[in-house]
Amino acid sequence: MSALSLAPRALYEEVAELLRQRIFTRELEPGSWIDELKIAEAYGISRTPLREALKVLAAEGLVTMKVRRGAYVTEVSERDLSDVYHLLSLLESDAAGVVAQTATASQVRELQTLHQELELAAKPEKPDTERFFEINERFHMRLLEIANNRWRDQMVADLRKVMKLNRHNSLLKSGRIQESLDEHRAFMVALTARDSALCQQRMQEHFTNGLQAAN
Amino acid sequence: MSALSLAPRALYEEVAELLRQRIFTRELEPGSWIDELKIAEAYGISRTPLREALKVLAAEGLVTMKVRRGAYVTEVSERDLSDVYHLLSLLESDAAGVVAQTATASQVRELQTLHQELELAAKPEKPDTERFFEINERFHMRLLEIANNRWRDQMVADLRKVMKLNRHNSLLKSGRIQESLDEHRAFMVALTARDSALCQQRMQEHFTNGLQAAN
DNA sequence: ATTTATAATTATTGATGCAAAAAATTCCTT
DNA sequence: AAGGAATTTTTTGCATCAATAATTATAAAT
Repeated sequence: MSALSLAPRALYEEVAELLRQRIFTRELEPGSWIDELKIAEAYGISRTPLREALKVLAAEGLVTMKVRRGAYVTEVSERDLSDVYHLLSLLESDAAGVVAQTATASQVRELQTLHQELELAAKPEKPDTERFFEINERFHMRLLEIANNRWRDQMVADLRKVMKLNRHNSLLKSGRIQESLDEHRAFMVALTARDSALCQQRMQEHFTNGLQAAN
Repeated sequence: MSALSLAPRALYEEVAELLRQRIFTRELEPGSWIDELKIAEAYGISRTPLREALKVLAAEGLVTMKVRRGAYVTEVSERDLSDVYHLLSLLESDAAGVVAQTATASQVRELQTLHQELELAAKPEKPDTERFFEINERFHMRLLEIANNRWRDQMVADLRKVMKLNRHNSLLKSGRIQESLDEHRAFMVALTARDSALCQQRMQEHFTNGLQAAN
């Protein structure tokens, strides 16, 4: 993500991040019990920072605490997944609308540049799927940053973490690159025209199509 | 809140709730440092469950943890407040739209009953402001329940807690009861007609008006 | 007199230990 | 042999203790 952080994180934060990774890689399976003693021993730490890390993950929705029964990796049903996706769509579409209204000219240019890179990575003669995914991610991140609402950013980040609990987690299927690019183009047209409602609608469609492709 | 809970909560949960109350009553002021030692002593508990409670509150956004400097009550700027309100509006409006599409007939009747009580409490000859506030709260809660998305419920709950950090926190001003009631009526018309887009729009207006009244 | 460095005090962070509660296993009774 | 009760084991939850980092105050030097 970013370069070296000058602010050293607390141990419980480090542990939380390690656990997140193990959860996302399904090394810790959804529904399974998290053995505090075993993990503390494996990481060579005490249970105190580990328990604090688990509280953080519980707030993010990645683990579920049961009274007197410890922590379990959250199981997400198809229903949960659809609910979370609905909210992601809602939040990012709204962000798109906000950006159309409030972005500076240079911010719009930034998004246009990213879109150009997207076009390049998706060239039919030599498509670079890996790169397309990466730029696409950057585009959505940058859009949220420009929308400039830290509370929304936090919520989107948490919701994305929950999405990652699922095996079929990618918001973008590799078979859908051309369609996705088309939708991006349509969005950029609306953004260049500074049409907020249309931006919102186009982003909404982009998400809706993504969901249908996931089935 | 509720009567005795059959599921005994862990101490850190109890402490988190106590701290929430002290924060909402501004006994703990925004920006102020939270003295772990003092509070642990005052509550007659050790610092371990207290620190776990603080992690929970940090995840809710009520307190901010600074590395090696402990916990501070979150300061919300006017900007934050407006951002959070924007999201609450977005989420509840969307919920309203969902309800119009998915609610059962009996659920719609439930909301109609609540609305009738709202009309009663707002009778111009003898308005019961206290009761109006209470029913209004119940109405919005029930709407969210019917929309039936636990992830949204969690987000709305957290956002409302952040709103309560502010002095002028009420989402409903006492001078706006008649206007509020009118907006509720308009919403009920749209709901009865099962017009999802209109429901969404009406709820959005309801919130927008509420924000303008807050200035 | 002002600034810098060092020391001391204060507070957070992490580890260890203990008690209570729940789960599992074993033993006894029918 | 099967079911239930009691005991044992496992694990959470809370408290106490130790160590690390930061801030403040004091003293010395320029």
